[in-house]
Amino acid sequence: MKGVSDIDAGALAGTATFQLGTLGAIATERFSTAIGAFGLKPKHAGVLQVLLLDPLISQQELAHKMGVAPSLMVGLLDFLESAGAIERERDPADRRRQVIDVTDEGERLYVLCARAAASIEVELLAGLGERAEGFRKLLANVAEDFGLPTRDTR
Amino acid sequence: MKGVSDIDAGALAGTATFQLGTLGAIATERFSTAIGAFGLKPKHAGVLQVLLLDPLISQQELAHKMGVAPSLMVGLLDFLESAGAIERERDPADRRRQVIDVTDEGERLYVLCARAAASIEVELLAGLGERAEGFRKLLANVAEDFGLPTRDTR
DNA sequence: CCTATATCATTCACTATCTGAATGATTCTT
DNA sequence: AAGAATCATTCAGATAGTGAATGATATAGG
Repeated sequence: MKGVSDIDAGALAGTATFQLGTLGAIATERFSTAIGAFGLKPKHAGVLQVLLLDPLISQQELAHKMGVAPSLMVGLLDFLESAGAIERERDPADRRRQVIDVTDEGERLYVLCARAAASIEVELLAGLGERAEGFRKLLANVAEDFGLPTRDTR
Repeated sequence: MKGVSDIDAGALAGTATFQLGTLGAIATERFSTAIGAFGLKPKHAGVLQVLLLDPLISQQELAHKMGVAPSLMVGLLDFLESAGAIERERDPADRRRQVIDVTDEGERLYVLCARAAASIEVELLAGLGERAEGFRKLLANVAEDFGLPTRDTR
């Protein structure tokens, strides 16, 4: 039965789709473990990231940018609030909305997340040697194509 | 309050860790949608991929390679079996084990998955233009560093 | 040989994560 | 002023995953 149909047994694993998906899962898992040390999960870090780049956003827009249901966002923000990372108060201009403020503690936690991610990046790209920088640039280009926030490199 | 602590608001989003994680999620979600058309989920495709590259593996090893609990693997294989993609029979040499055979139907489904992944890859890398091939090579290098199965390019 | 221990697949109870459909408050439109 | 739309929130349920038993089988030591 082998040699008759003779499939390319690496066709799937060879795609960038598969590799991105799998490496992304590895990256996120490591990130999750690292920031778990101070009580956060990747989605919490993502919320802080979006909020710092887009401070006056509504919870609806926040949920939309992160690709989750608004009902899930409530719980994520509840957690961040109880951790002292954000504060919510009704928008006086539109009392349906909440104005979300990232506190100093929130910024502190964000910086810790960014450091953890930077340290994991080193591990992930270690095997690339001097080609790591080129890979980073191309990856950032793809990220930008898909609307991910880009680093301010001014 | 702005300008006092003055955080780098793109520090996290700028890391390859964050970008890999997010793009990986996008890749997997698109892949999931595509292969959902013929009833599979990404983990099922992953199982077929591992099995085709490593046919005599035990369920334990399979679960270990995929980073899931053996108890989860049972359900994934039950599904693939009921879909006609694999067959299980007790290993006569060690009757605790199951010998897992990928059927013709399993190979057919695998090829469909590989095609879907290839087509999504084109979308993902479209913005890279002629630099896509370079990115693909670097990504494959990283994948190999982390033990992902590599395409046979003989 | 036979008893201990280990290993395999499987089941089961439980937890975590996420969604979509209500709900109530508020705002917008006309 | 009324009806439609929008916001945050709650809630019930779906889905995916884990770790701890369980029973069958295999292996190692005395």
